[in-house]
Amino acid sequence: MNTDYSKQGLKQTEARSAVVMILGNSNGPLDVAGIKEELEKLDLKVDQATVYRILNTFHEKGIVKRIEIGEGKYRYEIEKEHHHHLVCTNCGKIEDIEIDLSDDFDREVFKKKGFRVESHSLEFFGVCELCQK
Amino acid sequence: MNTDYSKQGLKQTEARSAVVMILGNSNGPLDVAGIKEELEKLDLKVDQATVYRILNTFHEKGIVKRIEIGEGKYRYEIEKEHHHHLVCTNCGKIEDIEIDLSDDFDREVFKKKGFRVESHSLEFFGVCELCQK
DNA sequence: ATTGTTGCAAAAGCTTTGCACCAGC
DNA sequence: GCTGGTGCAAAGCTTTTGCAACAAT
Repeated sequence: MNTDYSKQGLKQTEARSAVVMILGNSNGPLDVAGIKEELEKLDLKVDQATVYRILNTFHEKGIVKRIEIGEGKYRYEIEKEHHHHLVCTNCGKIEDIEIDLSDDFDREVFKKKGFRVESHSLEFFGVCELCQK
Repeated sequence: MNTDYSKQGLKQTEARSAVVMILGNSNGPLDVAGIKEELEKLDLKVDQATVYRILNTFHEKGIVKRIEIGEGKYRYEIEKEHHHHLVCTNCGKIEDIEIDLSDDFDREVFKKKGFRVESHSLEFFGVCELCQK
């Protein structure tokens, strides 16, 4: 769980380590309220402004990824191997899925529109396995 | 520009017709501020609460689609043939693109996770043709 | 006449900011 | 000691809500 802070010009603080750990142990992307809850479970009192600042800093440095799934707010997750999300419209669960959007798509986009793709986000909405029963 | 309101139990009002027309004539998804600007150009004074209520109603009825592209707010567009978006990280322009995410992806998701896909959203981020020059 | 729609004003939810103080390096 | 991080309180922005008046069917 050692994010090389110094390389990025960042200082290591209790709050930052905790946020990295919390996101690392979560099985889905967390919103700020969720992160604050976990911090409280660890008996860490961290101001909301600080949480937002930590997340913004981490986002700029590429340590966390910011995602939106139609809730009108952000969720955050550790930046890891690129993946996509399955959002259950029944229970709200968010699962990761690793499927490969091949480079063919980027090439197709470039060919059709002259647009140079640098990244993408892909979310699936539907019904998770449990909610189908 | 005739959305069959009555079938949906909706009443036809000036504000609603204007919103449909504005979104129909826009070349990219608009946020609420943008819609209000267009309404003002038409000399229509429509309260922001009303704009939000119109958009929410239209969204529920499947008349408009709500999208998020990492801005912390919603944008709206007329629900038409399914397509995706190219978001230029330099100038902010949002283009539509029609590429086909084949059903193979839905099948792959179901096979891997038992998740029944109903819809998806896919956005590409990168540099548009003009901004490359 | 009924029912849905709007305006107004207030509030709610998420996120940011200014500033003084404090901690990591 | 310097630089950057934090807490606190206030504000900013987007979106929602209650209620009374109004308009469409």
